[in-house]
Amino acid sequence: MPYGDGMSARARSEERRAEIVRAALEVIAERGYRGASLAAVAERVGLTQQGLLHHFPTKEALLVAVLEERDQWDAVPDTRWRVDLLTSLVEYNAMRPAIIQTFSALLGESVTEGHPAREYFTERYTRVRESMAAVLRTEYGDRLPNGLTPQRTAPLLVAVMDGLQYQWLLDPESVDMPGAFRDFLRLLGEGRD
Amino acid sequence: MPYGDGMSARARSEERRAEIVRAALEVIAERGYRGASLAAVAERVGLTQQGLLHHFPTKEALLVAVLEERDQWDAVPDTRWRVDLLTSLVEYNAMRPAIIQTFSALLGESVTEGHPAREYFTERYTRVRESMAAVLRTEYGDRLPNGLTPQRTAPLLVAVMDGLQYQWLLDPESVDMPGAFRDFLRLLGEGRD
DNA sequence: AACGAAACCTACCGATCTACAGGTAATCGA
DNA sequence: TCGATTACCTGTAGATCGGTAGGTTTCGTT
Repeated sequence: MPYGDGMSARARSEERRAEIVRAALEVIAERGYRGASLAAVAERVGLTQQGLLHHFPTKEALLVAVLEERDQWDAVPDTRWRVDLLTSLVEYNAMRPAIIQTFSALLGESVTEGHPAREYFTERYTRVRESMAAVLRTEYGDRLPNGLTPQRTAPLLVAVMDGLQYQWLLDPESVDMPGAFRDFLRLLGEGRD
Repeated sequence: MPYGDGMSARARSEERRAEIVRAALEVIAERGYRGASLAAVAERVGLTQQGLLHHFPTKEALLVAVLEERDQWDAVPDTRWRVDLLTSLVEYNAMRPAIIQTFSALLGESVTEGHPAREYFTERYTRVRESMAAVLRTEYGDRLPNGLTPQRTAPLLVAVMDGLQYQWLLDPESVDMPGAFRDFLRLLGEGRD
């Protein structure tokens, strides 16, 4: 029998990598990417820093795995999304501050020169804006207030989601993130039939 | 005659400090606060790292000076602001990517644990939200679309400004920051008389 | 002209960081 | 059962970091 459990070697290895990625998410939330040391991540899964490097050859490789995890995470339906599902997403996010903090910290860092997540976020935003435009079109057609088009509204929708996250992370008591987001959506729904 | 110029010792010292703060703004924009080394800032003003520490005893003291500079910067009128002045501000910002990048990077880092700018941003947002609520009330009274109050709209306004900055910094070609901001304001102006 | 302070500098310390090299024990496939 | 692979470990290199100690030059003041 392999090890004490019923896992194959390959499955165990992937399990280990997933553990490490989870730990990395936590540490990045706490200290950012630049502030996250491999040693801190390793310690959290009971490894030495060099042991961790066996699974991810460089720090950047670990970051890539973290970003891929996120891609997989919100690669949900896409166009099939509805606006009320966005509300649910924001409500769900409000219950998971650690994840939000990780990617808010990464987004902030990513605008600096040569940051390894910069390209990721740039492309992600392009994708998300298109996706949101599709959602808006599905929900409201082209009848948005003030002659706004879904194309032009999408950046606003994304900006509201991100911007609210920072305010909420810094002061959750003072900012009702889901409530504010619903307010914004109601603003869009005004000119509807 | 003191030195080659007509400055007093005190004025020269303040001039030097201002130089250093300017350099720090640049370096933080490029590498974030954690990634900004004192040596890099010092080099930019022709000092050694230890020479810089003569003017600012610790790295954190330098950061405080950077944040104070910003406070002074946007401690403009306040309630006297009008919505169209906000548009001008966004247009002005669109011409100064370095400054925006500095504070977007700092904001991102500030959500991490124990970051020296965390308290600053938390308090700043409280202040700015109140300020924006006052502006909205002055401009639109309480007649905002969908029964929204200025109090509840202010976080959205701030979120839009911040969120657009990230999208714009990452991909200025694809995001018309001032245009999008005007779109948002038009959304608010809809239910007006 | 003498004194004191400001504005630097060189030298250095201890900590921390990513990464490489190489060893070892456990495990798996043939 | 044996050879290879996996999953670690210790040791260490090489760089960089913020900060301290202490000297020296430059300058304003008296």
